[in-house]
Amino acid sequence: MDLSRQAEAFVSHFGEMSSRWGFNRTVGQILALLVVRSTSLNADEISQSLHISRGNVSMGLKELQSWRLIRLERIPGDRKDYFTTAGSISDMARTVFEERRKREIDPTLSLLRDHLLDTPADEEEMHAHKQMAELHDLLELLTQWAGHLNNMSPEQLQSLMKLGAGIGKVLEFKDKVSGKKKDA
Amino acid sequence: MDLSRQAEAFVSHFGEMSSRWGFNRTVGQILALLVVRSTSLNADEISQSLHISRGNVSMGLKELQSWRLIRLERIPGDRKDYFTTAGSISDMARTVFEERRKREIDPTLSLLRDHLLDTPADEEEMHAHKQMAELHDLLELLTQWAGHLNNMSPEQLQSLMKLGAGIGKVLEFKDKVSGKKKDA
DNA sequence: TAGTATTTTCAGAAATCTCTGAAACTTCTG
DNA sequence: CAGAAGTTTCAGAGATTTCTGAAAATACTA
Repeated sequence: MDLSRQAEAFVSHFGEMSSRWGFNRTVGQILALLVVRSTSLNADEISQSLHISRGNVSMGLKELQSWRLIRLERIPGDRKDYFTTAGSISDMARTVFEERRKREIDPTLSLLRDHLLDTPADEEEMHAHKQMAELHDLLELLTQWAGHLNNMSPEQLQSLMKLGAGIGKVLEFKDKVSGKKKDA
Repeated sequence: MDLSRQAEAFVSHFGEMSSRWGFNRTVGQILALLVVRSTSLNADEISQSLHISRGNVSMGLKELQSWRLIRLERIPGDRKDYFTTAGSISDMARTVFEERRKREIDPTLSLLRDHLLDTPADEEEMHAHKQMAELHDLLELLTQWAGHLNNMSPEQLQSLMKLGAGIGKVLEFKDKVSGKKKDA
C-alpha cells in the first residue's frame, strides 16, 4: 500500500501544482495517485495513502468524475467502489484541455459576443469595442483550432508535432499548390 | 473617468475569470481596465475606477509587470507613473501562454526528468515509471510545439488556423511527397 | 538640502477556500 | 425487513489568499 519514494514525490508535486491546473490540492493528489498506481483503489485506500479524511476523498472523487478523468469500477463480491484513471495520459490530457476550455474560454466568449452586438457611442467606446472584437476573434480561433486538434488521430497529431518549425514550409507549399489548383 | 456599462461588465467579468487564468481578481480587473481604456492610466485613476485600495493597485501593477503584460509610461511634466497594455491583444495572448507554460509545465517537466533517471525496482514502480515517461514526453512535445507557434508570424498562424480540419489532408500529402523524395 | 509628491511595503483584517468528522443517506445481504 | 457496509453531505474549524491603509521608502522640485 505504501508508495515508493518516487511515487510519493510525484503525488506531492501534483498536489502543489494542482491549484495552477484548476483543482485543489487533494484532488490533484488523488489523480496523481491513481495515475501512478497500477491497480484501482477504493476510497479508504486513497484516504490512508494520502492521509486525508474519508469525506474529503469522497468530494475529490466526485470532482474528478465531473472532469471525466477517473472511472468507477466494481469488483464482484466486493461492495466498495474502486477507481482508476479514465484512459491513457494523452486521453486525460485531451479531456483536461477540453474541460478547461469550457471553463476558462467559453464564458468569456459568450460575454464578448453579447457586447459586440451593441454599437459604440463615442471614441472611447469605439476603442473598447475594437479590443473586445479582437479578443473575441482570437478566442474563437483558438477554440476552433482546439476542436480540430481534438478530432485528430494520435498518429496525425504525432506527425504534426514532429513537423514542428517545418510547418511554415509546408504551409507555403500548400498555399502555392492549392493556389494553382483551384484558387482556394 | 467613469466606464461605460459595457466596459464595466467586461472588467468585472475579467475579475471573476481571473482566478482561472492564474491571477487574482484585482489583477484581472486592472488588466481588463487597461485593455478597454484607450489612454494610459495612473495608479490613482485605477484605484478610483475599480474601488480598490492604492496599495492593492501598486501590488497588482507589479504583478502585471512581472507577467510583461503592461508597460510604464511617463508623461513629461507629470510626476505620476502611467500604465498601458504592452502590445496588442494577440501579443498579450502569446505572453500569457508562454508565462503560463513556465509556471504550469516547466516545473513538472523537470521533476519528471529527474525521476526518469532512476530504474524501477519492481512491477509497481515499472508502471509508475511508464506513466511518468508518457507524461514527460507529452509535456515536452507540447512545450516544443508551443515554442514553434510562438515563433511563427501572425500570417503563418492565421494560415494554419484557417486550415483547420484540413490539416490532416496536408499532412498526408506531405508524408507522401517526402516519403517518395527521401524516405524520411 | 528641505519639503512635497508618489510609490512601495507589510502587519493585520477580511474574505475565500479547503478539510474534517460525525450524522444522514444509500445499497446490499441474509 | 433489520442490520451491516459503504458513501455522501455539510456545518464549522483551519488554512490560505487577498485586501486595506498607514508608515516607510523613493523620486522629484525649488
